[in-house]
Amino acid sequence: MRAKSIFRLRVEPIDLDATLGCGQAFRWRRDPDGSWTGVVGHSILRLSASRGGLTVDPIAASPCAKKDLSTYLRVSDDIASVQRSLGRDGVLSRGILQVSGLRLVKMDEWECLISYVLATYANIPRIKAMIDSVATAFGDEILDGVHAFPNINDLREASTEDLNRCGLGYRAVYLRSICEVLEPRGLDRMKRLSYADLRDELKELSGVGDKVADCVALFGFGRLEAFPIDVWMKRALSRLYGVTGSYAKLSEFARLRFGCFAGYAQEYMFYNERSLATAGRCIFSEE
DNA sequence: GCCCAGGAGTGTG
DNA sequence: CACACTCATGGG
Repeated sequence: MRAKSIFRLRVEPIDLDATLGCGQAFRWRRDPDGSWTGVVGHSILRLSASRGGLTVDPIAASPCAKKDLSTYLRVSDDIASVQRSLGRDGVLSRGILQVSGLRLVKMDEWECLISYVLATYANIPRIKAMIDSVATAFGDEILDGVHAFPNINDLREASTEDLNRCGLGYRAVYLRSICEVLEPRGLDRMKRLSYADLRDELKELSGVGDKVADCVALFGFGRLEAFPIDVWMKRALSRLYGVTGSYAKLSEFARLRFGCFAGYAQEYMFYNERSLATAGRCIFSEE
């Protein structure tokens, strides 16, 4: 830990409410003043919007906090280029301009894998609770009861009783199996794989099916062509494009329609679908 | 109490 | 390939 000093991060455009509150990342909370506090690596960071980027208050910062956050928020993504590409789609074209500050996040691969295995068949508040519970039980304490996400060895050593206290339900078995089967450098090795091979290898892990594999490919490995399809996305695809069917069919549709930035298209649509459900707002036109 | 959840695994037709 | 069923549990 270094001395705490506020720093700035140049990133534009960015909308913290959309990016951190849309349900792609689970370790953030919105403060009453509109700033967001969360855990990235071994840092606790409080982010607030300021001209040209963010002001970051490192409540507890590891030496590489700024670099970690830059990676996490995908600062080097050319959002204008993404929007130009996706904007050719008649359905997305107007809506995406209204949430141009919605950025994909790039999580640690391991944290992403476990987070999305825990996320199966649970709502977002519960997912956050499960992840907090696992971090508190098994991760390094950073400061004042806030813990880093546990690494594979932390979870391997977890006792059954401690794990059962985390309220994971049947997901605990998946978590156990993954710790047992995955080689220590297994995820590092997967970084070199093509998207198709990455998906196939991830799906060999128990608790990882089509959807979780795509989430890990997108939010963990940064494969922007991945297009995770959950119940919200099925609804969105049905309503906006009139397409229904199996995962393979919807996936093929998305790949052809959105191409190499399908992941961003997915996040815009996911954001829209949930804000539609919670606030009754639809920012996309229907064909 | 009821409904549903950023599904996966397994079995069957 | 598609579908049906089960799985354990808590937030809204």
